Amino acid sequence: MKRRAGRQTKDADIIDREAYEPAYAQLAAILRRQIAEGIFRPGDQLPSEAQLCRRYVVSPMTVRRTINLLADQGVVSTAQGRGTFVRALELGSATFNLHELQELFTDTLSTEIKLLDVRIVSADEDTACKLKIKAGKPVIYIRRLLLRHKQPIFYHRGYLIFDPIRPIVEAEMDITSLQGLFTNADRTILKRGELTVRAILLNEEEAQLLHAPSPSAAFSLEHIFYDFDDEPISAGWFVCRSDALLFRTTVGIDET
Amino acid sequence: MKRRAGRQTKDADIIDREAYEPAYAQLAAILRRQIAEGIFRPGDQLPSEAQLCRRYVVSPMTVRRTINLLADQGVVSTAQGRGTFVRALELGSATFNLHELQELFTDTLSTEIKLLDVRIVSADEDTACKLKIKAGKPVIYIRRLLLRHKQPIFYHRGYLIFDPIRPIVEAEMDITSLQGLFTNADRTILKRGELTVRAILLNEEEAQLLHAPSPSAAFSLEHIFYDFDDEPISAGWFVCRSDALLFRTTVGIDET
DNA sequence: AAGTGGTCTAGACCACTAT
DNA sequence: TAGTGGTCTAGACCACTTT
Repeated sequence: MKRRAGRQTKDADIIDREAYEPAYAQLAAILRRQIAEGIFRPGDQLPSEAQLCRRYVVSPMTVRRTINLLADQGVVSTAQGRGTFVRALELGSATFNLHELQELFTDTLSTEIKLLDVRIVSADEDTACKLKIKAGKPVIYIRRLLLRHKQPIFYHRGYLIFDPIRPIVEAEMDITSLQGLFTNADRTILKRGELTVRAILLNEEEAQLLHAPSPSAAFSLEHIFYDFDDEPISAGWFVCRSDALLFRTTVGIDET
Repeated sequence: MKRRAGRQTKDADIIDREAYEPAYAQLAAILRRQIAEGIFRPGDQLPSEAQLCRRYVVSPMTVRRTINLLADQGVVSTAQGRGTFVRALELGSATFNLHELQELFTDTLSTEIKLLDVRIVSADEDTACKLKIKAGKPVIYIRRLLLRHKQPIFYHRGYLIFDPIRPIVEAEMDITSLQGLFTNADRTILKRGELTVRAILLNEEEAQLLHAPSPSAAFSLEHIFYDFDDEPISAGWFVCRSDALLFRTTVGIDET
């Protein structure tokens, strides 16, 4: 409201204290834009923190927070005693996430999960190793298919520790358990998981289940989950049609 | 040195002001460990910031920074007016990066790049669209092969804007340009890039170049790079043998 | 010695949520 | 109203780099 005041420099380069957006975020946006516009180029040194304090009339802590933010985002890098510098675009710092995959599960209207198989089997070498048990010991074997708009997207094959004391089969069998992995249901059991993404060829069984031609490529998302005693609880694979999943990201200064 | 003092609680739960590690990081490590040990479980509320200040004898700003750190890492979530809570493991928040891929390029001893082809061609529909030019216009077409220990790993196919004024062919042709994309050489030209990872089937040509059986699966890393005027500069694909690249990450509380 | 980033304090005020 | 997280200040001190 009472905007439109102060020094007659570029208006956008002033921090609005009445704004909803906090000062450190506004300053970060200003510096980002200046970098995006080429005012500061990769390798250039940014104004020192003291200068930024004076220029934008904020305290050192606020500037510090802005710089930390930009450094976290990979936009700048700092060197104690030397200064803060604009980083060049770096492919290696690109990151991908599984949020799109998560959306598959949260959209319960168009998504359904078909249970193909649950039974107790003897652990083979591979699973025994992953679950830290002896080969041949009983484990729970689950096979599930995830459909979206009646079309198969995902095939999930998993092995669970067989614990007669606390059978988690019921809990793991239905949709909820899969959804729970992606949303934050109150599963207080799992502490951490190890994930591995590979590009694989579908085998005959998988191709048939996913209604995919053979041969065809797919993503394999292998997972091992551990409880709070660091004991493995489950291990398995999500196999996803390659036309149903891709990973997208941007790297560098993204002002879009 | 002069450690070993103060209140006789658990020694590890005291912040060491002489330590190299800053206070906010020490406090973060303490809380992480308590969560990992199950003292605080997913869904539990952490002590309030004021309580943490008193308990660990640090200022509010320091506690704040610790909580921000843990929130960034996905360990806790905060709700203004309610409190700070331990987050349950969530698959969707998992992130993968390309650092392993970057290492392929930085290790110049065992890595070499073979130039297969450079020539000027007419842009097809797809590339013209990506490079925002008219179809049929001349573009530079480059094909390269990356070898590690004499074994083919990567196949790179790329299209570059043809600019008679500033021919970047020489710069883009050799190893350096590829390395530069992954390390931070001083390429002040590129502002941002869009990346897409897919699982694909190798075609005959690719399989042959990569010494891979046919059919076989592979990762395709599509990229489009833009300059500081937001004009596309290059577009292309890295095609990588599936046995030479995988993405690994952990999710949840990782205390290893 | 001067300038830089990095950490930390001891308060203040605000916005939000619960009771 | 009391308690919570969220922001911000105006300094202080330290470690490091450059000149």
